[in-house]
Amino acid sequence: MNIELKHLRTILAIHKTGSLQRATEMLNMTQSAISHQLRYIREQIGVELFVPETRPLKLSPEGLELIEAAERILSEVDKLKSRFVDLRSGQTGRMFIAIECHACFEWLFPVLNLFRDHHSNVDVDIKPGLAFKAIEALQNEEVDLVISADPEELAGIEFHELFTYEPIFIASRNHPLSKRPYIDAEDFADQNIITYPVPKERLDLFNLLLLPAGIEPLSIRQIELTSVILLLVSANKGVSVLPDWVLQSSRETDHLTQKRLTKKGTRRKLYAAVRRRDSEKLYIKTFLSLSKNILSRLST
Amino acid sequence: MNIELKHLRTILAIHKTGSLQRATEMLNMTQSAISHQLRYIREQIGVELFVPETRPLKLSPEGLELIEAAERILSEVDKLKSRFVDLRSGQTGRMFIAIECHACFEWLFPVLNLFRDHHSNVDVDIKPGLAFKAIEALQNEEVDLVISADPEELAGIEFHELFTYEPIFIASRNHPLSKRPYIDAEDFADQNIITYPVPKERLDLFNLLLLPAGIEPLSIRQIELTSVILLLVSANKGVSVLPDWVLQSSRETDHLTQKRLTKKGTRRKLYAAVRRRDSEKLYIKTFLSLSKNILSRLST
DNA sequence: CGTTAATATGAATCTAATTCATAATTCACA
DNA sequence: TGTGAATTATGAATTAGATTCATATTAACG
Repeated sequence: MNIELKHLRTILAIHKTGSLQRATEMLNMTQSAISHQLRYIREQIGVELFVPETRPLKLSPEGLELIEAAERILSEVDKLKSRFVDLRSGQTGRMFIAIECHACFEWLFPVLNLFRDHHSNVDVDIKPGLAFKAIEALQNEEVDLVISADPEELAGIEFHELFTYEPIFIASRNHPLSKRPYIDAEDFADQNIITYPVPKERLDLFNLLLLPAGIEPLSIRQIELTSVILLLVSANKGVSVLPDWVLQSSRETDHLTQKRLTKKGTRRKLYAAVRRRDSEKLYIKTFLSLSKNILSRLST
Repeated sequence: MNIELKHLRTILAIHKTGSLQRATEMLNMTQSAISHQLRYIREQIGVELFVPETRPLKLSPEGLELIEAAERILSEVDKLKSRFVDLRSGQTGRMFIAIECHACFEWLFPVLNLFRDHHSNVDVDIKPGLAFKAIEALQNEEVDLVISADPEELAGIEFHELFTYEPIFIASRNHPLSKRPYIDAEDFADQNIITYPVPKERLDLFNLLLLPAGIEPLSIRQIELTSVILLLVSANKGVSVLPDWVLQSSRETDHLTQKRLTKKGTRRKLYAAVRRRDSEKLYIKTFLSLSKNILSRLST
């Protein structure tokens, strides 16, 4: 027995209009086509659906059952369709985020709070634990957006620039280096450094300064929470380097000095990577635009 | 956007087998056909369903949603199909009964009680109030079975003989006619007759005797319930003619005499009319066979 | 009854699905 | 990182099946 949605629609149209003739308008087919289809359906299900030789057409009890089921099924299918229309247009969808940059939580949460106002029916989540394989996870569709500082050329992946920031050296007010106008790579050789718990290559300080200069600090201590890092630096347990926006938005910077790295200062850019296919989605665009503006919002 | 069940089945097969190649077995199509279909589906819904370039094929989040919906929809369709398989084979269905013969309740209820043991999922009902138009209602499918004593030749309708019965004259023990060996048409000329509330033509007494002989009784009193008729006859308020099975199965016949109509007695047959299309249905056959045997059950 | 409107049917046509043959990819394993 | 095996994609040819056209048949209504 082979039934297709097309057939359910035909039956429904015949029933609603009460005749094959009038059903032609609803279905945009000739009366003949409808008649042929009706015969086919009758053969398939092997049960008379309409009381024969009555006009206007009347449903048999079996036909009535079919209609009821058809309405249920078709409405389910319509729901499915409009769901996909929404998905396609970016009214709704999934936005799982991976962040390679640990400090980014500081601005990401505010962004997501704003985001939720625009797209409450987008399923947002932050996927931790795949910091290194983030871009791979993006290609796999395990994740839909990656915050990264290292854009690559990859098929099907687009990197969108979000904003530029400056990694800033921080130390306690009474730390020896607090007298300097700026900090250079060599200055770290005898320092205890406090950082996020990620590999060196993914820390701005090492990336920009220490690795190129071939300098190893005295020690490295890894701390998860930004506020704890600030606390330890204030207590002179070590020095650190954090993005400027962290320091701007934090209320725990009173006992700290902030210095540039190198005389001219250093710059880095943050990017959001998405699959090219997703980049036209409304909610992705919203996220990008909110992210680009978040720093000005944070500093006020 | 045009989606057919076929497409849902294809997607499901691809997902379940993990590759187009293996889906060929499930769908009995070539890999090429499946590939073409998959492309068509992608075009229709405009959303990537599988993560490209992965093997075994992995669903995208949107694909997962589609699969879930597809499973719901297809299982609904399967339910519908097996429902119709049942309907066709007569495992289930509707049996609305119209009775032209008023006394028939007496044997019909016991039949239906037995019937229910065999076919608990057949929707049984007795439709009153269309006594005269019963056969018409059968053609209209308002009703599925008619109990009738007057078979006709009608397209699409079959009359099945159930049993033969004898209309019997009853009167009070001390009624003058109780001395007679049998009763003739003329005997009714000065009698008060008690009958069911139906037109004369549909009463055995008139049909068989009085109308052919052109005899009018003194009066006719119409009573709904068989037991009330028996009561009134016992109380000598009039005489009546009832089918023999009514008298056999009744416990209220003590004060009555029973006489044949005419010397040789009269005979009538009862029929069950069904639409030819329905006559192969299991539950219809069960009903007919139970009805044919009900009289022997009642008399024991 | 005859007239009108609706449905059914058969053959012709046209559309779209499937297959065939083959190219392009991807995978696994050396 | 090639290389062969397996898988998927693609284009053209074929086939199946759906739709139309023309017309016969059947009901509906005065």
